[in-house]
Amino acid sequence: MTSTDAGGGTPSLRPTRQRIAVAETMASFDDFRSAQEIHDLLGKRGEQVGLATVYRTLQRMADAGEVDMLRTEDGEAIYRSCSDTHHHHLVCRSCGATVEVEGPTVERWTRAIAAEHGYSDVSHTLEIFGTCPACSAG
Amino acid sequence: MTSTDAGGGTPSLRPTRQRIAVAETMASFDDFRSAQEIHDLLGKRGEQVGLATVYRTLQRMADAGEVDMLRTEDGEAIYRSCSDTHHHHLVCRSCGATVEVEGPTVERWTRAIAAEHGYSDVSHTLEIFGTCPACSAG
DNA sequence: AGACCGTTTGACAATCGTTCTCAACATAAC
DNA sequence: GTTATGTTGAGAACGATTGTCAAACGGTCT
Repeated sequence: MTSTDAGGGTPSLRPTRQRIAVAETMASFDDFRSAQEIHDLLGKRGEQVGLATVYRTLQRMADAGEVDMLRTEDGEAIYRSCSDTHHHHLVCRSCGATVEVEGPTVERWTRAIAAEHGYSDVSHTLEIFGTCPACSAG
Repeated sequence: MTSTDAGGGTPSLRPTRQRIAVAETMASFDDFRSAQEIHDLLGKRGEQVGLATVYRTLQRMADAGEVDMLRTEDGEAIYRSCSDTHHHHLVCRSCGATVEVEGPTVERWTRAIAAEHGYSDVSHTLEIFGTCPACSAG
C-alpha cells in the first residue's frame, strides 16, 4: 500500500507466466472447456502449468467475471471466455454450437419473482438447449 | 422374454423395501435433498438402505420423471419430488427452502430467442438462487 | 546489485460425491 | 421348491476439485 498502487482497485494479482498462459488459452477458443482440458492443452503446447494452478486461475477469472463458468449435466465445471455483460447461452444439443443471448426480460422476471417471495441477493442460471439450424437441416 | 409381460411398458421394476422407503422419504418433504441426506435420514428413521441403492433409486426416479434433479452451484446433485407441470425453482442458498415458480414470460422468451436463431426442439433450465426472508432476517 | 517479504507455484495428499464390483439375496414365474 | 433375474450392500475405485507446504518468484526498498 506504500506507493505504486496507481490506478487499480484489485489488490495484488501478478501476471505470471502461468496466468498469462491460461488466459491466452482461454482466449483462443470460444466454446466451453473443463479445467482439465485446459491443463492438457497447455501441456501439449509446451507451457507446463500445474493442475492446481489451472483450477485456481480459472476460479479467479470466473470470480473476476473474465470467464463464464457453468456445470455440465454431470456436474463438471466448464469455463469459457466471454464478454463481461451478464448473459445466457443457447446451446445446440447435437453439435455444441453456442450463441450468447441477453435478456432484460428474464432479468426483470427473475428479480420480480424473487422479490415477490421476499428473497434477496438473487442470482440465476438459465441455459437454453435446442437443435441448431445446421443440425436440424442435416 | 418368454411370456408373462402382460400389460406393462416399463420392464421389470420391483417394489422393494428400499425403493419404497426412498420414495416415501422423497414424498415427505417438498424441498431439495441430496442423495446423502436421504441416506442419512433413512438411517435415522431405522430404514437401513445402502448408499449405492439410494443413488441408484434416485437416478431411476429422476429418469422416470418422478423427481426433479438439479445441481447446486458446487456441482452436487439434489432431488425433490415434484408436480408434473413444467416449472422452475427459487432456492434459498442458505437453508434450501424452495418455491416452485411458473412463468409464461420465460417460456415465451426462450422460445422466441431460440426461434430467432433458428433453433428447434427447444428446452431450457432455469434456477433462481437467493436468500429467503427467514435467513436474511437471521 | 542484494536483501526482504508477501504471492504464487507445483507435486501430492486429502476430500467428496458418485459409480462400480460382485457375492449374497429377494422376487416372480414355473 | 426351483429357476432365472432383478436388487442390494459393503467397500473399493474413480474423477473432479481443494488443501498443504516448502521452494521459486516478483516487486520494492536500500
